[in-house]
Amino acid sequence: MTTKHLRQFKDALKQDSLRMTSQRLAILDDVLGSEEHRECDDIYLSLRQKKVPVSRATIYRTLDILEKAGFVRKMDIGDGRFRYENKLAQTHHDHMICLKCGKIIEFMDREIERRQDQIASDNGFHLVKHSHQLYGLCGACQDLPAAEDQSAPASKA
Amino acid sequence: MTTKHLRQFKDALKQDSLRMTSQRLAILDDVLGSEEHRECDDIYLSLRQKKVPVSRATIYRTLDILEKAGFVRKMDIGDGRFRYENKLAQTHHDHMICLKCGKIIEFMDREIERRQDQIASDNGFHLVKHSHQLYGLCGACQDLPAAEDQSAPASKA
DNA sequence: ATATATATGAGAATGAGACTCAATAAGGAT
DNA sequence: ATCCTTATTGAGTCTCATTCTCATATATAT
Ligand SMILES: [Mn+2]
Ligand SMILES: [Mn+2]
Ligand SMILES: [Zn+2]
Ligand SMILES: [Zn+2]
Repeated sequence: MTTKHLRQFKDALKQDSLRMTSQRLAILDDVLGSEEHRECDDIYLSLRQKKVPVSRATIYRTLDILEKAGFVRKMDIGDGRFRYENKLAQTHHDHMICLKCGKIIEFMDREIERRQDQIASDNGFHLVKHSHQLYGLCGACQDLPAAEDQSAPASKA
Repeated sequence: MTTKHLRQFKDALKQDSLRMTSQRLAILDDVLGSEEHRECDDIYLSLRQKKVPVSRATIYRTLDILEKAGFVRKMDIGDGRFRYENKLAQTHHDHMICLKCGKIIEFMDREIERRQDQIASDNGFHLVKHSHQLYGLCGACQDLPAAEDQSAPASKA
């Protein structure tokens, strides 16, 4: 985590009369140190391993703050648990998810983005965000005859 | 509900050694009689009003059957409750949802659909389905100064 | 250092949806 | 029409991610 990001976080907190705490700092640091799509418990376990005393409630609360401040992106891949990803490390993209092994491939298509804006505009909507996921079977999982899963599959649409 | 749809349902049931019951028939009829995006409880209340004795468990179970048989589409608009829509009445489309009043506008863009296929293909994925929602403020809700909600807003991405 | 508002965490609450299992009902066979 | 096997139903229980409660702890302004 850079000094710039720290300053940015402190400013965001002050903006809302929120206080800097060791937990919030540790959560920000942990989140910025990963490029994965992690759920609350991934972050919780990572912090505990680092001997950071923190509760799930605080992680959820802090992730909300980080989302509002633009540090993380909260995403619903349809399996009932939210995933959070470092938003500073990457530009905007959407996700393609393997229904069998959970593998995630990121994609970005300027034309799709453009058309989303157009559709909103055509309908008088002020677009705030979008959620776009492609679900299927990755190359590896297509080959397996009728084999076992490796990870948490996404089951909902 | 047409005789054709009834036949289609009976066939689908027989295919899986499932039986026709008054509840299943009532649920199919109710679902085919609406073009809205309804959650389990909407259907539950609609059926109770018609004096159909049915439980939520049966509605969930039957909607799963109807989804597999292609009668309904199950969709996750990100607020924690699934919506179900009559799939026979419409061709494929995706949804734009007002974050304030819950209004849903349907859209379909051939180019977006085409590009989704291309992205999957480029990455060796066998595409099974996609989930694509645009979130924002509808025209009416943009005008309201800072007013009250009307319906259940979608809060998650 | 004090005052005061905010933050934390343990545990309880929430809520959609899935599951259990005893009682009920379909429907093929006769 | 009746039997018999197997599927279905529903009341209630359970799950599990996330949110809430509230007493205690801590950050920050002065
Ligand atoms: Mn990503
Ligand atoms: Mn629709
Ligand atoms: Zn896979
Ligand atoms: Zn609206």
